[in-house]
Amino acid sequence: MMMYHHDMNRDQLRRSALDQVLEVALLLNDDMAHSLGQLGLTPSRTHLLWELRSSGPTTQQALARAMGVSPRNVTGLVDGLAATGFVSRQEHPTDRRATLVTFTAHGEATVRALERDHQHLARQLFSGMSDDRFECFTAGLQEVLVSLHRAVAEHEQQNAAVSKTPRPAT
Amino acid sequence: MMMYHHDMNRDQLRRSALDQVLEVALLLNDDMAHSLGQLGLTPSRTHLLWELRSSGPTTQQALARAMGVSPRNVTGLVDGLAATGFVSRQEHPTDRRATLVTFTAHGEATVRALERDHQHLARQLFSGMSDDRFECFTAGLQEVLVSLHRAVAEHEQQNAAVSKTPRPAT
DNA sequence: TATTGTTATACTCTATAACTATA
DNA sequence: TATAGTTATAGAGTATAACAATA
Repeated sequence: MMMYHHDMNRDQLRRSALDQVLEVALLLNDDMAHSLGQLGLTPSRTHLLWELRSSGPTTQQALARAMGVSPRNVTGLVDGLAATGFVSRQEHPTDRRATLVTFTAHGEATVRALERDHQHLARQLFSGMSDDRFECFTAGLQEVLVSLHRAVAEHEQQNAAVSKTPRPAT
Repeated sequence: MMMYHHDMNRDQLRRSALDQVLEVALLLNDDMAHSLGQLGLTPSRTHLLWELRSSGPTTQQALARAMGVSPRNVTGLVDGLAATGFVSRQEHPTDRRATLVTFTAHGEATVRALERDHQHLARQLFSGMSDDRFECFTAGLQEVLVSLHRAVAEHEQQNAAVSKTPRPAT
């Protein structure tokens, strides 16, 4: 993989852009975790609530698939959310093995609060930006998203191919 | 807080921009966690290695402060990193209470691999972008970073003020 | 036989509080 | 008396495997 001299500066700029993206991700995570804490929620439990908001009452299996997480993990998350009054387990009308996870009134009110927080944060981040800048920023973001999806797909290919490579010092 | 009609569309655009940022953060997290796993590392342990790379051999107290994490937590992270051969505990030359966390040869080689991975990811994300787009994207990113820092600061103020507000349904 | 959810077990990350050894 | 690090304890998130009830 050849590299020309004038690419050195570009690489530096790219690394520092990646660092900025990572800093945004970190700050956003911390800030959201903090806001959620004030609602009595954690990021993972909120993820489940957010899925439930899209899907309506659902089985735990479906939640596990949608969240990309093990069924065992969903059991724990629902346990916590039920204990703190955000959701409840209902009988499935036709399958007696399954449970339907459903919002309580408090859960629904909380989801509306999450939506308000989301809107508020979006304004905090972007309302100071000029229209031109905002447009170009989101266009760049879209490109990054596409590249990222491609990078993830490549990694998954490598995984399948190199799954018997010796792991270092476990 | 009044809102004019034409602001509705802007708010939608802002929410969806925030969603894009959050998706980037999520994908980046997953992708990096996966790459780190192949090196025998976790994100938290890597954070410690990255601090150590900047600081050189350091006490656990200093690491705890730099990472914004409890000293107890650093004990566990160093335990794990030492057990897997990335760092070792050395006697502090003048303070017999303290230990100096230092890289092993394997740890140093791993940090160099991390640097290569970082560069590779930066290229994957940004090398397909036009110069104009890249410049404007990073400028927008910088603005977002400033807004985020301000938002976090505001939250921390509120915390100090409203620390005795009743928490909902713990 | 296959699926749904739980129990059993284990590991990582995180925190606070109590304790030991040293300053 | 204060600091550095550990042990004790606890809770969240994650996983796999075994198991019970049901399809």
